[in-house]
Amino acid sequence: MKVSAQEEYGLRCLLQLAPLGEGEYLTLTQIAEREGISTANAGKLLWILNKAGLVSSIRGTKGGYRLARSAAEIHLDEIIKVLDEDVLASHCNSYTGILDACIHTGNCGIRPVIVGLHDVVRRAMAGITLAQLLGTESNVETTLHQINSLSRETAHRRA
Amino acid sequence: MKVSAQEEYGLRCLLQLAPLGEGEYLTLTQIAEREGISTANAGKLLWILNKAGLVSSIRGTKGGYRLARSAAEIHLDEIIKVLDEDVLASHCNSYTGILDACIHTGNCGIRPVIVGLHDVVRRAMAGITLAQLLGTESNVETTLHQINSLSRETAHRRA
DNA sequence: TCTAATCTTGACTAAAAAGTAAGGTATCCG
DNA sequence: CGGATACCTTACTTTTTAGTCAAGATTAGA
Repeated sequence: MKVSAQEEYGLRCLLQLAPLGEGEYLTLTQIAEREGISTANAGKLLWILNKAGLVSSIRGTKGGYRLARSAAEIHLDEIIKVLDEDVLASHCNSYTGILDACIHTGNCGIRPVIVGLHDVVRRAMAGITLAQLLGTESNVETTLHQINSLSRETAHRRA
Repeated sequence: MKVSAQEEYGLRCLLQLAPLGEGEYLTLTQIAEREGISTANAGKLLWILNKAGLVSSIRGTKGGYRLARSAAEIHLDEIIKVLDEDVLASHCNSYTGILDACIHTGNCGIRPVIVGLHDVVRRAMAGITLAQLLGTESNVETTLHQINSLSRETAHRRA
């Protein structure tokens, strides 16, 4: 399993916009430089995020990008879905409902694994917001604990 | 996030070998036909699994492949690691220790997310064996419940 | 209005993953 | 021994993903 480059850098761009105050904007150049990617590449990512309603933009001099909503209202699962097919996709997208494309339809040995993992990942991501990712460096342990707790709570609720 | 084709079909191949009895073998042709992939493709996957010690093979007439160990002793996390880089890889492999390749070293906003997700996925996979995936169709719910339970138990143990 | 700064968009190029082809090697069996 | 079967290995082709380029459109301010 792999986190795609688009998911990773899209998330990084959002993370740069998250701490901005009211009326503040970052330009493509600023965002790209901080992440070490080209402005062309950053532009493509931000356009995807813009189209999906996660960021808003202003053109022209003094223009730039900002979050379309509060960082506390943007959850990780939504971000990942916007930047890629789903929080967890497979070659044989059994769980999306597109069953026709799969020759194993009706007797697929790995379907339960993929459905299960998809659920675990989705629930973990749904419990994390952009705002929670803001701190620096030392919050690795905090976030990890948070993801694990979330996983536990949701499992309890289902039981 | 995506499950690669190699991971998916490699797992499917193992799942075919899992129910074989002592001294039984499946040939490349048999495996490939059941999965709807070419023998060349199946051969590549089985070679990877063989090299990693998950399956063993016999050449010549009456030859074929079988599991190198009992299906109950092969866990999902090991399978996925063999078929791909890790249970969860990212463009910026912060969690693998290869920190130099990342310009965000020391101040990486998304590192906690990736480390956390990596842990959630690894624990879920470590709790599933090939033997548990053997049944057909109707065990989707069983496996899903199993993954969730595992997630819960492990979280408790850590707390 | 003119100009510089900035986002927008589609087409192009490069890199990685997936899949294919072909010749090599080992084993069985007559 | 010799042919048939089946795995082993490397190199190649195709497809997908990632990244780049360049021309267009919009806004602020002089």
